[in-house]
Amino acid sequence: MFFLLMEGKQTRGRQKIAIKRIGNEDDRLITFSKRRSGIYKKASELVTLCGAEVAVLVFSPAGKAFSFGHPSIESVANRFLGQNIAPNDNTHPLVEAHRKVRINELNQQHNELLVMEAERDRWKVLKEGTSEKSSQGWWEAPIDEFSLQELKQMNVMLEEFHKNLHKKINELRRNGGASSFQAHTGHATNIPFCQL
Amino acid sequence: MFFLLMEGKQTRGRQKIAIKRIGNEDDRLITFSKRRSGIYKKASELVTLCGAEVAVLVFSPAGKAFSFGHPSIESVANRFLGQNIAPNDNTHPLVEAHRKVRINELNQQHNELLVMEAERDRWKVLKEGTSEKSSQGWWEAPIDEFSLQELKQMNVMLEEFHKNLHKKINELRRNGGASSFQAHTGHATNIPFCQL
DNA sequence: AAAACTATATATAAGAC
DNA sequence: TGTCTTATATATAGTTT
Repeated sequence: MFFLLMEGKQTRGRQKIAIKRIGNEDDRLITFSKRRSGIYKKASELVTLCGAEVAVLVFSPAGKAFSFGHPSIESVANRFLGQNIAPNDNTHPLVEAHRKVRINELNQQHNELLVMEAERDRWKVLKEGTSEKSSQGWWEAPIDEFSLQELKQMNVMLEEFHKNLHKKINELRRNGGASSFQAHTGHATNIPFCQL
Repeated sequence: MFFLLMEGKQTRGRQKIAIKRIGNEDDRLITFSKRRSGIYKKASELVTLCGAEVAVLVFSPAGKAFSFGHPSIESVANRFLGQNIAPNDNTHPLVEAHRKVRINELNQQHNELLVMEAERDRWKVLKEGTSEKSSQGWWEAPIDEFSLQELKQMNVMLEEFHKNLHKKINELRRNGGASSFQAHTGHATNIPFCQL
C-alpha cells in the first residue's frame, strides 16, 4: 500500500479515470479485457431483457478479434449488412459462405457451451427462488429444475459434448474452413480457433 | 408514490430487476433505449481507452436496426466477416501470405488514418463553433492540445499519406489478384489467427 | 496472467416533467 | 418520444493473492 493516509481502508476502491488512451500497456490490456467482458454482459442483458438481437465485434489494437452475438454474430451481421448493402450484390463475401456457415454454427454451439459451462456453477448457487420458465435466451435455461444429481450428469454430458465439438471443428479446419471466435463466458476461457 | 414507507426519500432509486424478458411493453422499450445507449457509451470508451475497434449491431424486437461503430460499422464488420471466410483457393501459400502481411500493414495504417481523419474533422467542426450538446461521447476530442496551425499541417500530411496508401494498395491489388480493397480489408487482418 | 477483493465511479429503474 | 432526478444496483480501477 503506497498511501498511508488511508486509515482503516484496505484499498482506494475504484478510481476515476479520464476517457483517453491509457498510456501504460499493462493497464490498457487489463482494462481492455475487463471492459470487453462488461460490454458482453450488457449486450446479453439487452438480449434477454428486451428480446433484441445484438452483435458486438471487437478488434484489439493488436488485431485480435473478439465477438459476442445472439442469436449469432453471423446472423446479426448479415442481417445488418444485408439491409445496408446492395441486396443483390453477389460479389459480397456472403456468397462463398457455405462452409463458413457450418463452422460458425459449430462455433456458436461452442460459444453457447462455454457460456453454459460458465453459468453452470452459478446455477447451483441460484437454486434459491424465482421459478421462471421464460426460456428466451440460450443462457436462460430452466435453472430451478435441476437437482444436484442432474447437474452432475449434465456436467459429464457437457464435457463429452465439448470434446466432440472440438473434434468436429478440428476436422473442418483441416478441410480448409476457418473461423475464429471467442465466447463470453465470464470466466475468460479463451479457445480461439486457428485458421490453416 | 405507492409506498408510504419511504420516509424522507423522494424515490426508491434504482430497483433490482431480474435479467429476464420485461413483460410490460412500455418499460421494455424504455429499457431498450436506455441500455442501448449505455452499450454505445461503453463501446466508445473501449475505443478511446484501449485503441480498439468496435462495432455494435442491435436489432429491436420490431426489427429496427441500430448500430455503433468505430472507425465505422462497415470497416469493422467487413474486417470480421472477411476474417472468418476461408480463402481456401489460394495460389501459393507463401506468396499469398506475404502479400497478406503487406496488405495487413497498410490496412492497419489505413484504419489509423480513418480514426485520425474522423477526429480531425470533429476538431474542425468544434473549432468552427458549433459546440452544442457535444459535451459527451468519445468524439469529445482534446481540442485544446492542437493549435489551428497544427491542425492544418496535420490535414495536409494526412491527405498526402492517404493518397500514397491508396496507390500502394492498388499496386498490390494489380499484382496480387482479384479482391477489392474492401475485401482485402477484411481478409488482411487475421495475422494473430493463422500465424503466417 | 488470472482471479479475488474493496471502495468508489458509473449506469440505470422508477418516477416526474 | 426525450430529459431530468434520486437512490440504488452494478461495473470496474487499483491492488493483492
